[in-house]
Amino acid sequence: MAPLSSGVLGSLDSTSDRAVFRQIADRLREAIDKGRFKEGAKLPSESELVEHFGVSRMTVRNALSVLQGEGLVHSEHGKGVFVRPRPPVRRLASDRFARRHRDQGKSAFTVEAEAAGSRPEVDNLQVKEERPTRDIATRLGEPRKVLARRRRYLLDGRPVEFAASFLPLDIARDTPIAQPNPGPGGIYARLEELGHRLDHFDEEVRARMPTPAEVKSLHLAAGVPVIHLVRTAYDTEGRAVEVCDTVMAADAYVLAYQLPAN
Amino acid sequence: MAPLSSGVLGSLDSTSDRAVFRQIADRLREAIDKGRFKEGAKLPSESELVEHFGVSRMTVRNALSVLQGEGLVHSEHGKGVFVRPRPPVRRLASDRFARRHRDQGKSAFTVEAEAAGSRPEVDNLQVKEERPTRDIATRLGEPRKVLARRRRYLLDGRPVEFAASFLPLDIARDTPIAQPNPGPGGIYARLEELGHRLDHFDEEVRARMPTPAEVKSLHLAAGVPVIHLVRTAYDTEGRAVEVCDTVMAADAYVLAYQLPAN
DNA sequence: GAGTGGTCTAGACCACTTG
DNA sequence: AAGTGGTCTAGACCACTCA
Repeated sequence: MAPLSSGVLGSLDSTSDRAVFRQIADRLREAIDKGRFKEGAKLPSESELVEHFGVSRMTVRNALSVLQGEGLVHSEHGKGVFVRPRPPVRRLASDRFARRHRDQGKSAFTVEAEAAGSRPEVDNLQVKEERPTRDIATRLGEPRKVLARRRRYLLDGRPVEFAASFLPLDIARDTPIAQPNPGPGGIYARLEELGHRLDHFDEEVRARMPTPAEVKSLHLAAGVPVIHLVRTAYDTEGRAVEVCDTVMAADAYVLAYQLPAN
Repeated sequence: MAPLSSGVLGSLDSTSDRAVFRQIADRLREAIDKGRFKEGAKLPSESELVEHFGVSRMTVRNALSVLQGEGLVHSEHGKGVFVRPRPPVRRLASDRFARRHRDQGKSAFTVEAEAAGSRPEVDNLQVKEERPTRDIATRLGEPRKVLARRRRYLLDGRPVEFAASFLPLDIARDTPIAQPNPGPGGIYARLEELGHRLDHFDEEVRARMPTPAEVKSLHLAAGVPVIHLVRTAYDTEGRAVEVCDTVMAADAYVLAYQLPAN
């Protein structure tokens, strides 16, 4: 166990009434912010911190868990605690579903990802008929049953998003939309061929901490929230023809919208 | 210390290799999800859980901290641990800055909040000239100095958002925009009067865990992320005339966008 | 004053990673 | 084998809340 070079981390203020583990978290956070520990770098081990600050191990662990909760560091069993590198961010443009993007053979996700130099994958594709949840039913105008299309998206092997599309069954039954691969331009192209010319989309954006199931499915590190996006597609008759419910790893996305001033 | 009625919480599976504190967190989460503890209800005390599960107090606290990290519960010193009530959500419509909303005397925030039956406040209003950060400078076309307008917004006494607007100094200096109260319609109305007719806005949306400063300023509970929104306003000449950097308590907001299909 | 959560100690054993 | 983080125990004292 190498001794910790003094000065990199300050010492504690015993007169302060700030809890010791918070002071330790503060020192480490400052050191990270000031670049004394760079992205991906290993923090001093728990034993080193115990010795340096003269506290018990639980106090050190408590401090480290604060930083984990902030998404600043992550731990690897048997290796150490590391400054979390910021992963490359995928930008979702608000015009990604515009009609002019729908003539290609590939999905929006695939095209965008390849343009950004990433390797896209789609996973766990599942298509089935089911009874809608209360929320989905309300958004779709109370259909008795819906067609559900679920899938997970990965970039360079990392799962980043999963999405579930719901369409009223009277629209989607026995159409290419009910096939695993709906064909070029995706389900929006098929909807238009079926006479549902799309007029506009509503998107609702929320952020929250993930459920345990989402942590597992998206391999989320501690301190990473999710963006929850619900998009409803309307045809020119004003009918809601699809709802897409998407959960994204927040550290992998930035959403970009362009709004007219008028 | 009243005994814990059995059945509300299951018991542990000693054959499982899942950590005990995770199993306890799972039992509590299930009980909350199934409505056995409703919003605002108090969970069993730590001592009760210690007795019920036959583990040490640290193990129980570890389990509770998992649920706090998920934003499911919050603790109050001396009182107990409670199921987090979901606060009323403020909906931000994407047309909130459309020109037709700018003829009123009140700010968008005030009008919206009052319409929703909430009591709006603006706080910590601060206007000053400063050197832009790298990011702001890039977005605004590299002005040497900017006018910065910072403020915090509260709903029914709860801080929910703070925002900083930056404008190139050559546009804003010695105009009503440099006044604490820029007058009816806000700074966008003033910009148009100054000949900068607004064309469109770009918005970038991210979500992340808050910094300690944000936790303090927004009184954020554990397990509540922030939504970070950066809006750039462009005039009809294509010039960026304002950047607004906003940080919102994610449990208080849902952003709503309407996108044309074409 | 009794009950609650907040902080901290000083150990222990385990699982994982690396040389 | 040595070092790391993961889990858990059995205590202790404190600060806060409520009756």
